[in-house]
Amino acid sequence: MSSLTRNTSPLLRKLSNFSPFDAEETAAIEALASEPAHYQPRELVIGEGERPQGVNLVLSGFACRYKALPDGRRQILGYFVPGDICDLRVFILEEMDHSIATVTAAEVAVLPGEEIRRITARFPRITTALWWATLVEEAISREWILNMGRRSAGERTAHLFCEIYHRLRAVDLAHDGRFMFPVTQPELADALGLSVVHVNRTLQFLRRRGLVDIENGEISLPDLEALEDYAMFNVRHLHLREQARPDAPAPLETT
Amino acid sequence: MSSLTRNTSPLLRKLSNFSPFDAEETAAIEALASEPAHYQPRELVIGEGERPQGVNLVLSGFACRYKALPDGRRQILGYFVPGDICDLRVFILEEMDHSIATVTAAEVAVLPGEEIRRITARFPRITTALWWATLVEEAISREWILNMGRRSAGERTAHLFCEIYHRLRAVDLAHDGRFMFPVTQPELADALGLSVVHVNRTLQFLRRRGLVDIENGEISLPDLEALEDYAMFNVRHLHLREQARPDAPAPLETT
DNA sequence: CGCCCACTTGATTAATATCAAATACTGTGG
DNA sequence: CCACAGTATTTGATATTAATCAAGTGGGCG
Repeated sequence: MSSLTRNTSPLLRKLSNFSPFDAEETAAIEALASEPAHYQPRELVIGEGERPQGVNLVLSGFACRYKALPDGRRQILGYFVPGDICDLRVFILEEMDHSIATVTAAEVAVLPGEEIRRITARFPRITTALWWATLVEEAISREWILNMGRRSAGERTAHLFCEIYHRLRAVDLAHDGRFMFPVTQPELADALGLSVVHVNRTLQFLRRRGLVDIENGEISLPDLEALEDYAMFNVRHLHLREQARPDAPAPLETT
Repeated sequence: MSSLTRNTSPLLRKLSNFSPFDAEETAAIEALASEPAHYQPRELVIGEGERPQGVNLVLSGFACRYKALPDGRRQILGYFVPGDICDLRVFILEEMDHSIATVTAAEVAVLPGEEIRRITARFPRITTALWWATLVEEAISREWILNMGRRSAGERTAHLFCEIYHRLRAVDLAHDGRFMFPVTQPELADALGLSVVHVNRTLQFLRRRGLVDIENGEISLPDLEALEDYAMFNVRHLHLREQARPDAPAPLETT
């Protein structure tokens, strides 16, 4: 385990994109990340129909929500990156209407509802930041609907890479148009609502245009501006405040 | 049906699908619906980029969220029916990342953030019910992603009608497979991510199969079970508890 | 070695968009 | 009341996008 990434919890890094925190708040946020469970790649975290236990917080690695139709068609509904919380209030519902699974090896902390209640009762600023994170996730879902409904395969693929890049950058896991995101083409197909064959051809198209390069699980976006332009990507839907973030401050390595 | 339901606010009827309320809570919920603004069909309620002022509550008529791409393509992201709240916490964000507009003539109450804060501070059960409503809306968004990504034009169209039917039924605005929903085909196209021509043909296909009939803004679903089957619609994603329905189990406890 | 995947390519088919045009319907001004 | 303009609905023809089918390559791993 890299001690560097564990020093600051990705949740804290993420929420800092909304507001600054004092020492006590910082400690409270970091305390949430205790005792993570370790998952293998493609392991189920919680399945559709199950009763939600607590709130899942991704500390490292990638996970996703997905839903399957009775005939086997599958759709990924969104990705979780380190620092993401899977449904702050989900324990209100009696059962999950979709599944959550890891994409890569991942560490996921499960926060009991009680702990959420305790921290929100005590720290209004943290509460607001958690709501902000929820609102951003909803905004991302909406963007996915626009993606699937009105963007072409190429635009849609490009848009996904832009989204992941900016989200990872917000937790210091992407720099200079590059980030680790070891996703397979069959998975991309399920995320983009395309067939595997068409994903393959779309990636070739983007590569030929010099917009995207994928090597050993690392995605490079050599000309981010051109890519965002092509995808009609608008970073404002992520509602980052960019308060102190020229380009990547710290010395961090992923696990 | 009863004069009782006719008098109550659609918000109360909707939230009653989650939990029962005592007299004081009932009064508090109904008080929210004061002083609605009256909108014409297709009128903008709030536009992308604007700063949210308060929380919009739809009392009558239909509205929708939508988003447009720079080149003019448009996608409807979801519908609001009477009783729906447009973003409980939206005032946390500095600007809207999408627009909200009416579909039909509508009454919309604007609740200042302060009023939400007051009611949630005082009535925990109402607070939980409002969170529930938010979670259901997120679940609907996810279902839309699945819709656009993995359902065919026919299935997608059928699924939308099932969704609206069940949501309207939860506020007593649909009965016996019929409901008023005066939506045009160009609008349906923007909601379903299809071209107008294809929507037209898809509707003809559903009509020929005896699954859907549309007349003067009233939609009939003559064989709901067959339609749900065809659309692979699963009502559980709406998380209704059916507590006051004839053949339904008793309401569950709220924590 | 032998599988199981992921990745890739080519050929074909199916789904859906686009283009064009005719027919209704709705509200408005005269 | 009519004429008109602007939409909405419908149909046919064609083009484009993406899915499906089929097959081969290559890597990782028991």
